[in-house]
Amino acid sequence: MPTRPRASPDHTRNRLLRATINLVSRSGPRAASIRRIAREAGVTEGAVYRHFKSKDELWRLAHTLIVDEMLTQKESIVASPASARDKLAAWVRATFANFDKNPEAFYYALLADHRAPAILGPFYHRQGDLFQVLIRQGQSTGELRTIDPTLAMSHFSGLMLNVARLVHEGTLRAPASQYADEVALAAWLALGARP
Amino acid sequence: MPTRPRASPDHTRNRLLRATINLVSRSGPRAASIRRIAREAGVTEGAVYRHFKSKDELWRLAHTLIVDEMLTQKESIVASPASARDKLAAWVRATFANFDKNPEAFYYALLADHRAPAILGPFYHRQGDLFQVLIRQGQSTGELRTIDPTLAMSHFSGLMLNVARLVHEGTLRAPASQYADEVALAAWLALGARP
Amino acid sequence: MPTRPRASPDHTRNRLLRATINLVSRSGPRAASIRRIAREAGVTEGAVYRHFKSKDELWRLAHTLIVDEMLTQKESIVASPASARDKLAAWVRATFANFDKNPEAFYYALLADHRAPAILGPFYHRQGDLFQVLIRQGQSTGELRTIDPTLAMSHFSGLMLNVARLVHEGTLRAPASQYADEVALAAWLALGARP
Amino acid sequence: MPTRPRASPDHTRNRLLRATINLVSRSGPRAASIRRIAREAGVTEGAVYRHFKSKDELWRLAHTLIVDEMLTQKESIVASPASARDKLAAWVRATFANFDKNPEAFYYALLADHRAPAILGPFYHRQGDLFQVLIRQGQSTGELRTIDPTLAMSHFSGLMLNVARLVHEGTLRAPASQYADEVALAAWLALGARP
DNA sequence: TATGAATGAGGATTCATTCAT
DNA sequence: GATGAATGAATCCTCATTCAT
Repeated sequence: MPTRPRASPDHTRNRLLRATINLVSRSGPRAASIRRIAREAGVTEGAVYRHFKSKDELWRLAHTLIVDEMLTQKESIVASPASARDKLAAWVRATFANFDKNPEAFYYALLADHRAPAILGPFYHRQGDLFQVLIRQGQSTGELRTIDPTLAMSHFSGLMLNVARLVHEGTLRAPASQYADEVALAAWLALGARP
Repeated sequence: MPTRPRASPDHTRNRLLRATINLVSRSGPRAASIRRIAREAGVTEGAVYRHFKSKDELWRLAHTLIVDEMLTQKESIVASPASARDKLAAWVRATFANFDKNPEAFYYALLADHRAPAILGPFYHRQGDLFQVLIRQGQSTGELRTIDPTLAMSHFSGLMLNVARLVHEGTLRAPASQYADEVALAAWLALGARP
Repeated sequence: MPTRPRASPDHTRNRLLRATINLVSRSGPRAASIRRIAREAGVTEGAVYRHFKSKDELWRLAHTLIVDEMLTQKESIVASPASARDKLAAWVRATFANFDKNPEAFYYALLADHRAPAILGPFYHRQGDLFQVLIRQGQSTGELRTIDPTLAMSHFSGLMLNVARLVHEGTLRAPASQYADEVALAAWLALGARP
Repeated sequence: MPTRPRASPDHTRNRLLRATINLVSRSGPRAASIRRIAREAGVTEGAVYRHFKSKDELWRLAHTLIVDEMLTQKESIVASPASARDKLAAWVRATFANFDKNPEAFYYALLADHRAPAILGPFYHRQGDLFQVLIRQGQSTGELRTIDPTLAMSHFSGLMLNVARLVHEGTLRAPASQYADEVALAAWLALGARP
């Protein structure tokens, strides 16, 4: 009852991360047991623990993986010299492009209910913080109306994530990008300073 | 010595429904096992199956219970002769009042990920349909801007539910009602026709 | 995949306790897995947890069960008006009688290495405390020599338990009771006051 | 990049033996998995099997290692021209010195329950046999009382090992050597011929 | 009606061992 | 010689559901 080196070094590792993301996204967190994750990745359960200390760590790393990439894009948007309105629009477009490129990963990172394995919101809050920077920029230049930045963040992410959720569950047709302009407009209307 | 008539007719039934809602909301779906639900309701496991065919049915009926009540309020708002802006505001106030009255139930019905026992849809869509009536009313009187009603519904529920979510998870302070005016304003800005 | 009420109320419970004791005694703690214990008791693994919260609790209760009975005997010996020498002899006889009546239980309670499930020494120490009472009695009447009571306890239990151990492992022939007089003599020689 | 000659010839081998002894003694047999043993020795799991055929062999050899050393000392005691009483005392002193020098090894070799990887016997009996020689010597010179040599061995090792056990578990304070005189006295009283 | 013991499948995790590199 | 990924069985424990009492 031994072995079988199957592939390249972190090939297995990546397959496990992907399998986790796909299963959670497709069938919900309950369905993403170690057994199923391993099966989907083409390894045995025991092998999972060669690469990850625990199920929680596996989930957490899957989350971090996705999220780090997304944040980099957002950071460059916030740092750019564009107007607040253009930044909001760029943020929405980047978000929906992400969704369309890999709806599973997006769902996993931003929409799934992660209370069970307690991944919490390392990203959620990092993204929230970053968005608040954008809000304050816009407020200081008079482009955005006066509003509690946390609420502004809630409005903005509510508008975006709800569209993503409805696309994911099939109520809205994919791709999400087709709604980017409309969502950007709604965000601008909701947050922009009135003339 | 088995048997022991415990209380009034569907008293037990109601306790089970409430216990389900509370457990799911407080500790997540994983924690809401039959054993724990029964314990919280002060009943034995076997008794659950006297009142509900299965765990799925129990969850489904808990969901319906909450949702029916919420919908009745909304129906009377839509049917009223008020302006579209006032109807939006009334809807937001009613929603947040519901949340504050019983955050557990609200979370259970609208925010929890119910894919495991496959509930969702029913209400979400019933409420969605109802809201679209409101949108079409406003659009036909020229009060609301031209926009796909499904997207309008997404915007509106995204703005409301995201605040509720942040209150539930502790990022925003309770009660949710304190944010009703701001959310109503944002919704009006996002959906109202421009002058 | 349901049920099968098998027997009387705590019939199963007792079978599980006995199975635990027997397996530990016969094959060592490693061999006494929940699976094997359940199999030996004629139930499924899950059923164990209807009666015991955990493996540790099962082990602990098995331990307590055996030990409580033994202690009662010892208490009456210590309380009796006999001479110290006679009390020592009675203690040895009672101990070996216990061993012979149920070597498995005796081994389980007093000889097995319980560090794994951390049952520790509730009894060990209670028995030790009790024996120290006996020692002090004998010292105060001048029957026993002056010696640290903890060491005296060590000597006494070392003499008794080692014989039990050797009988259990087959180096000495059963029954242990045949060695009671010799062990009592050795204990008296080791602990009695010199003339 | 595999391979990497790590150190001197049986350096690794010794480190593995020591790691086994330490882990078993410190944290019990359950904690001494191949993974942990290898880690503690600074080697990988696979390497263990380059030096030992199996875990059982590793344990067995660790046992033998300790025991051989101890026996040599005892042999010279038995062969010496001293009185029986002095030999008993020397034996006790040597035993406790061993314990104090390396309680882990002592525990591993003499107190741990080794039924799992089935070691025991070898030394226990070799030491037992040797002690019986001492007993018979003493009986033939009339220094020791008439008693079944196996029982005498039981008494003697019971007195010594129980003290070691209590020191190891913390009931008696270390070092064990401080109790050597008392234990030697008790052994002499229990086994010596009466005047 | 209500009880709770029993089931069997499944949950996450650890283990000793092998073998391609 | 050494590495560490992979295996498959075993670990303890929880779950939804049933049914004799």
